Amino acid sequence: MIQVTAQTLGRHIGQEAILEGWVHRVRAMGNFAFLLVRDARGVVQTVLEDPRLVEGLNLESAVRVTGRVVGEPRSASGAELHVTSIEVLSPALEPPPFDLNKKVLEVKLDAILDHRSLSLRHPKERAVFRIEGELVDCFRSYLRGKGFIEIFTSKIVAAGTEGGANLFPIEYMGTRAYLAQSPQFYKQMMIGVFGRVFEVGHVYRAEPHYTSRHINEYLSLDLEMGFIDSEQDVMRMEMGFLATLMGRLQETCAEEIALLGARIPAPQAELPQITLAEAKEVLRQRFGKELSEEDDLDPESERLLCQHSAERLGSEFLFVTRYPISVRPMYAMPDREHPGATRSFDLLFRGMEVTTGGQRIHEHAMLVASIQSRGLDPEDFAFYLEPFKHGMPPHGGLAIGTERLTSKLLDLENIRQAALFPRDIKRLTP
RNA sequence: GGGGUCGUGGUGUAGCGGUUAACAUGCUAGCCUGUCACGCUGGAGACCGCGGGUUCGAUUCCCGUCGACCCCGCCA
Repeated sequence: MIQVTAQTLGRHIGQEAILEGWVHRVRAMGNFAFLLVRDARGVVQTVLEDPRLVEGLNLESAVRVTGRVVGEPRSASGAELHVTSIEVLSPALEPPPFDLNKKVLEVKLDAILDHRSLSLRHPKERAVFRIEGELVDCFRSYLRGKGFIEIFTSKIVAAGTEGGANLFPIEYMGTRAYLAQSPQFYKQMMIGVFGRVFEVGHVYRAEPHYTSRHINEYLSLDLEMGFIDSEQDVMRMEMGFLATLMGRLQETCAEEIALLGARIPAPQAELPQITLAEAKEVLRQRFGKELSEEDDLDPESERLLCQHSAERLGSEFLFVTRYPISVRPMYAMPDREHPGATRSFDLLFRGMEVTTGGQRIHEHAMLVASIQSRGLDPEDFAFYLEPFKHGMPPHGGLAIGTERLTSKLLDLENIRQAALFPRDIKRLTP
């Protein structure tokens, strides 16, 4: 007796098989019945000659079904399981709060999130996370292939990386600590050890956002690389990753992509880039939108620039570079050739900022001066500054917002749909 | 933090100053031998978010409150 899944069923025609999963739907036809069993990745149609086998069988019960795999042209998948016995491993005690076996889960986001463990059973809901998992796995494998070491830094920290009040304070052994808003300092410090590092981990922002693109805990894909010539090296690394990712998703997640109707961009070796000043010129000339010199891009501008990029520059991605010192954190490397600017960039995708990165300051004296220029005390950053006195190479890095990238890739309306159990201003459970 | 829209059976919606509060789906009883959004005939299920006000009468109008979603500020 072999074990089959929705994926492997068609390869076992003529064999006796076991199928395990959940009761997705029952269609009783009179003298026989169809039982649709959903497993980890698909739905299998099984046929029961004796409809009494499904009596008392509730939707979502966990079952083990035994039978013979039969090639069947009348079945949409070409193969089905002719059942001889059904074992209920764990019965559903009550109906699910919404219809999990409809093509689309027509439920408000709030109810979807309130019953997250059940809404995720819907094929379209869970497809998001298979793709997101693949995305993260690709990030890891791509960077390992480029000589990066995966690190795991503490999420309990003594102070923030960028000052500010957007930190979650926590009680720590009688003193005050915070949840990390970024692994920034640690990944930079590890440049002096490994040269190239990356981290996949949650970060925490205590900002009281109330938008469709912010959550207070998100998965940050961070990388930091040493011995670079400029921020362009970091951008090239991201381009390489994204090109690899797009190709790989098409290979490994074709079913999920089709199910969601997602448009995955074609892999591109090179992505367009414009400076912030050029971006503002585009907004002015093409869209009649005026932004002052010190303004950062607002959400509408990000959408317009992405429209511009898709229509005129041949990509749904767009790097925006050369942000002014005033809007970047103290560790951002000033651009000597363009006074007042930093060697930094954002990556926009389908109207949203999905990455921030840049070259960092690696000279101790410059870093101390930068800290002081922000009214901060270098003494408070002693642990961070130490390696900078001991041969810190030129380096840079970036951070990708996983849920943002996923939600844009899949055209999700709200970032929460790309978070398994999202944490926002109001939601702490489930 | 500011602005907007919205709270009606489990879910998703309709509706109206006086209704047996409607429809779909789900649940349930029964019928049906190839469905794949199966179909058909019945049944149960809603004090219309909560509090107050206007009114002979409020689910409907007004105020407050709580909650949700969207936009903005800021960010990934």
